[in-house]
Amino acid sequence: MSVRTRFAPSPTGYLHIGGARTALFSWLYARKHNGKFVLRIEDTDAERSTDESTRAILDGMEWLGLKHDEGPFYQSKRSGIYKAEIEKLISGGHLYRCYCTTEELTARREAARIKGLPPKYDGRCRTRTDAPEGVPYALRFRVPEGSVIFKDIIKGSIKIQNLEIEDMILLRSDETPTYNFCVVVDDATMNISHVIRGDDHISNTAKQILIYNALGYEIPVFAHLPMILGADKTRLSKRHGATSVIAYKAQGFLPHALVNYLARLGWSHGDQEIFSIDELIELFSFDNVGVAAGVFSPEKLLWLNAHYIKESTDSTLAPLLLPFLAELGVKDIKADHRLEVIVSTLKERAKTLKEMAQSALFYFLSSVEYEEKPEKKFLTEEKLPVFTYLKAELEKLEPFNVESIEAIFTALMEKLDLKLGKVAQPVRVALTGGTVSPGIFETIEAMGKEMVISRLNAAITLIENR
RNA sequence: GUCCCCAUCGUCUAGUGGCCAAGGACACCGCCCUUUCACGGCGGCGACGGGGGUUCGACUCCCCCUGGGGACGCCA
Repeated sequence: MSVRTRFAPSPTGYLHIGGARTALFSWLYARKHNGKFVLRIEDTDAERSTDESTRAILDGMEWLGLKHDEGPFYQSKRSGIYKAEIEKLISGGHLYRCYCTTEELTARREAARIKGLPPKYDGRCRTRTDAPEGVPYALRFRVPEGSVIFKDIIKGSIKIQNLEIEDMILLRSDETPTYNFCVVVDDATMNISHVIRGDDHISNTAKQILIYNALGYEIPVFAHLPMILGADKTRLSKRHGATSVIAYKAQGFLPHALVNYLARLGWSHGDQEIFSIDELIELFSFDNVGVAAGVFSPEKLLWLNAHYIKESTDSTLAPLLLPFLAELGVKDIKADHRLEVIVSTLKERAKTLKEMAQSALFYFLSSVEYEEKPEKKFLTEEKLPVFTYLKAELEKLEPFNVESIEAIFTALMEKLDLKLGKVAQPVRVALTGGTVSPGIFETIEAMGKEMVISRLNAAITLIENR
């Protein structure tokens, strides 16, 4: 049997972390077994589904590199198929008309809950034989006696008594089909071999198996992934910070970092932490997927992101940094030949691209903005000789690189009998405005002769006019 | 409330009855490197929820308790 997996989000919001991991595992499994990965948009709820959400989900998937082989299929465009299957169920005697209104149902459910009774449908229309004219009705599934037992490749065998399952509505009174029914019809007709989803769907799986049976479909393999929780161990939600995949992109994360993180949240391969995409495909197996829910750790994601930034080449990083610089007001610098060198000075110390842009800002400002304390401490009259010497020497320096710059400093230190620490820090302040930057020689090289000279001049002028 | 799932360091996890006085990673704390900040290196802190079994032997198997999570819609 060929492997066919699917990711079936409902377009009622962005692609979130949990959905992304489900998509990732489904994608990995399909890739690993040379199967197909199908994307299906579950938009049967016309009220809540939006095109923007669909777009956002597609964008998120693309950014993560999770390409689908088939689709996207839209449930809203498959009503003909659902209709035919509903007819089959009707003739098989599996459905009955329910004339209860939403209001009545909600009220009864509440009442049951208060009394401590199971808040499920009481089945009052089950045996109804009349057919009132002009009264809207929904079609409910007649749950048979017995129990559902299914094997989950992650959790093992799961058994649920049919008594626990209510007669669910498959066709609304407006004649649109509902989720549990559509999923079954779609997974069956799309020949999905492995249904991979969050374990919050386990109770749905029992309902769906009943429908599979009623329709005579073959039952697929189920894999219910454990939930992803927030730091407080409750289901991950907005309260826990960013949950949208695209928000991570906006914060300067690399897709590979997020993929690697998500893969290791719930799955493992011995002690290995770093995985290339190809390794993930090669090594992925449900045998190594954990059964317990896991807490999402932004710190570890950050660590992985820093790792992948360090691993990236300057030329791949440079263009990725542009939008983050633009956000800080630095625009039209595509042609700045210094960009890659600048990236090389920063990538050892940035955890995100956003942070890197922030640290790179001083390279692009037309004039330095000194921080108050460093300015007072380091831009002093006593340091004037250092600045004037460097200005004179660097101005005529050729080639202008780390080695030649270091040589100038060595000579300066000898001449003035100063240690590097006494020289580097004042220069750093003069050039960057602050006390934190990459190595001073690297910084000077990356900044470029022109800007270095003008900033030394600015410092000299400032001191002399004080 | 009912049903389902789950339970190793703060967190992600390795561990599939003896290899475990429980290993790795993130975080945290030291030290080293060092022109600042980082990176890096070295070291430290730190866990099998409790109780019963089974067994020559349980982190590993079974049961109970406790604790957590999830599901109970004409949402998906």
